[in-house]
Amino acid sequence: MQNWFIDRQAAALPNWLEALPAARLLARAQAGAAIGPGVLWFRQRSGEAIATTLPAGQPAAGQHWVLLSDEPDEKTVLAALAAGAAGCCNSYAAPEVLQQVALVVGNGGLWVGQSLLNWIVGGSARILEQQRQSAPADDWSALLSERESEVARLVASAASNKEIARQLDISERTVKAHLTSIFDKLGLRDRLQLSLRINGLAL
Amino acid sequence: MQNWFIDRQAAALPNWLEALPAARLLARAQAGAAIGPGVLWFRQRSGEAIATTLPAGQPAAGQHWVLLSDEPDEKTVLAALAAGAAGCCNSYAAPEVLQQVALVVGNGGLWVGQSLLNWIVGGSARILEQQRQSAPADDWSALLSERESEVARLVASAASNKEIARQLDISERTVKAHLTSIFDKLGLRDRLQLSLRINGLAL
DNA sequence: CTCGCCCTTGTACTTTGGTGCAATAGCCAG
DNA sequence: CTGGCTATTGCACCAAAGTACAAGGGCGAG
Repeated sequence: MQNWFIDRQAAALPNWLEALPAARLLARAQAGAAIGPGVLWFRQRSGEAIATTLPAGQPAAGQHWVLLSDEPDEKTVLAALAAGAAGCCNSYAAPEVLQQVALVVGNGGLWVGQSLLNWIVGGSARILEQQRQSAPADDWSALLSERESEVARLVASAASNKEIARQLDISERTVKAHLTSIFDKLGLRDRLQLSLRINGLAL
Repeated sequence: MQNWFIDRQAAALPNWLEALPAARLLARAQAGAAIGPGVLWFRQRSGEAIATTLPAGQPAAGQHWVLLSDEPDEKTVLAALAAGAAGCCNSYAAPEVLQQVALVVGNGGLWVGQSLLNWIVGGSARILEQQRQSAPADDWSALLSERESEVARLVASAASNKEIARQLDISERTVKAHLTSIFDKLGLRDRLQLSLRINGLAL
């Protein structure tokens, strides 16, 4: 598996060469045509944008991209993945780490730091949770009558009793009656708690 | 790198043995004590939950978990990652694929399908977008003073004036003063609108 | 038919929310 | 130092929210 380091100025760090002595070094300008299959390591110096570091498009068949970032963080890694990279690690990582990354990525795997993994999984889990929560958001509507649900939805969007009354063409007193019933059924204190409940935000 | 297949009934599929002839096979009941470092492949049969397939907790040091799912989908893979697995692939994957997965995971990489990668990256991009959108949720905090922001946050979580006063150790009148100022600065009518604004729900 | 639930409304009352006016005090910049 | 912003509070007042008690009519299950 051939490795290619691609840097703005075709400069290699010592740990790179120690890890992968057979790798070739290219300046960003020369990259493009001459590169065959293998792992392409792109160095992102401080302050450089992903867009200038990584080529446009996606890796060619047989190619795998890795971002070598001087200052990696979650957003950088995600952007790199989105841009087609199969991983991201610190430019100054130990040679052993680089060798492992080369092995993993070269075989089609992903390499991301543990913290990012947690972040992704946590974030995705959060998305799933939100989806799960908005499903039993029918929780409340199941407990309420048709009319009560209408009132509840209006309250949740910050309508006043007067406005609700006008909109449903009933008296303000009736709106209050519905609300009292709603609070009772859902165990809530006031319209603000109701709003949070309806909008899927735990109390 | 030792490989272990762990199935409910200690049954192996032919492609597993072809890919990793040196692997050992265990029934789920026997798993636990006898397993050393290496890659642990857990087979998830149709209808089985992740929780029953994968052990509780996280992998021991030197161990890497892979979920072999009969019917993998995005949610399954995410759940597996959240449960400590380093990857997930189809139970019936070709032997070459399994070998690659073993290599990647055994070296600390992640193995997820391309579709899931897109999903994660897309989802995370969505998260970032949400954060960016709620960054102009700094919109409100930028306009408010420190104290006002505290009050706003408390209101947004459905606290009453009395509760806020107690919590911030100021008089209820002061809370009201802050609120009036907040409404004025943000162009809002009442605490319910404030709550929606703070919680990132458009009016 | 009776019981329970829903929808409706009225009067009256308490509580909470929100504003106006005013005052004291600290901090910081011009 | 003076003006502006922030934080604090009091008193008074009005408006909105919420509750208690009561009562009418409709509708479906037993």
